[in-house]
Amino acid sequence: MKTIEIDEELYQFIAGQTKHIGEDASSILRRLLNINQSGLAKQRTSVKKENHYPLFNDLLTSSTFTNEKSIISRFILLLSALYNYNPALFAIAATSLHGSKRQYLAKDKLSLETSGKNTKPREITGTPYWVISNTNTARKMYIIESIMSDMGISETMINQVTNAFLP
Amino acid sequence: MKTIEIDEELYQFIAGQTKHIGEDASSILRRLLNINQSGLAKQRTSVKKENHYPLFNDLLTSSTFTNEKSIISRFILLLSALYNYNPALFAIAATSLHGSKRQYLAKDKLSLETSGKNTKPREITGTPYWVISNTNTARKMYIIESIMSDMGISETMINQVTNAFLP
DNA sequence: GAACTGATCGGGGGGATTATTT
DNA sequence: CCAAATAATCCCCCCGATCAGT
Repeated sequence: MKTIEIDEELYQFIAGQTKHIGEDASSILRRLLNINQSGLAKQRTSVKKENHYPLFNDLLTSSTFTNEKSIISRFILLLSALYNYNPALFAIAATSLHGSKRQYLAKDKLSLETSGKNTKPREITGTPYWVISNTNTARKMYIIESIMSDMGISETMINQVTNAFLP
Repeated sequence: MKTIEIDEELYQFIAGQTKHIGEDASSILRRLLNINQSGLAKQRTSVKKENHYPLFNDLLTSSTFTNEKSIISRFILLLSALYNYNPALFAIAATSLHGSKRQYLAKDKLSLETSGKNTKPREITGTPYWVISNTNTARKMYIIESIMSDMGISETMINQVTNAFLP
C-alpha cells in the first residue's frame, strides 16, 4: 500500500463516488479511471496468475492510450510508461540504443537533431528524455521492443504491447 | 490535505501520468478525472457565485478540452456539450443557422456537402449532428456564439467559452 | 466600398516509401 | 553484387489563414 496526499475537495469528490459501504480508495479510483483490476484484487478471487507488469496492462487498456489514434502518440505514451516503470533501467536501455548514425533517445533535443538530418525529436512527456520521431511504424515498434527487452521485460509482455500498438 | 491509501499498482499508474516534474497527486488526479479546481475550495475563499452552466465550466477546464490543441477539436467538443446540455434547444438553433449559401449544421453529412463546394463536414461526437469544418477560426467562434445565444445562454457564459476557445 | 461569406491553397505533421549504407 | 538494415525524402491529409467573391 502506498499513501498519497490530495486536497480536501478532491477527497470529498472521490468519497462521494463510493458504490458500496467500506469500498476502499483503490477500488473507487480504479472504477473512475477506467482501469482494470489486473493486479492484487483479482488475484485474490481468481486463479492466481502472476502479473509482473500491471503498469503496462493498465496503460494499454486506459482511455488515455486507446483514445490516441496516431502511432506517434502511442509511441510517446509507451516510452513514458517504460521510463516511469524503472528510470534506471530505462536510462541504460536508452543510452545503448541507436542506429548506425542516429541516436534514438537522449536527454536533450539537440543531440538527437545533430545525429541525423531530419530526426524530428519529440519530448517524452513526464520524462527527461527525447526520442527521434522521423521513422516508420516498424522502427518505432523496434525501438519499443528493444528497450523493453533491454529492461528485462518478458517476451509475453512485449508481445502484448506490440499487439496493442496499432490503432 | 487529506491522505488516502491506494495499492502499489494504482500508485504506479497515477505516477506515470505526470505531465510535468513535481506535479502533485491532486493535480494529476484532477486531470485524469476531468474535474476542475472550481469546486468547494474555491467557493470557500471567494464570493459565492452561482454557476448556471456547470457543464460548460467543467468542459472548459477538463483535460479532455485543454489537451486538444486544435481549434477543430475544441469546436466539436463544444458543440457536443451544447447538444447534450439541451438537445431540443440545440435542434432549433442548429436548423436556423446558415451562411448565405452553406448550411452550417445538419443531421446528415450529405446536405452539408451539397450546400457548398468544400464544406468538409465533420460528425459531432455523441450527437446526431454534423458541422461544416472548412472555415476559419473566426467563423467557428461565430457558430458557437450564435448557437449559444439562440439557446438562451447568458452573455457571461458565452464570453467564457469564447475566451477558452484559443489554445 | 464596406462587410460578410465561401473555398482555395499554403503550412505542418505523420509515417510509408524510397534512397543510402552496411 | 545482393540482402538487410537504416536514414530521410517526400507524399498525403488535415487545418485554417488568406484571399476571392457576393
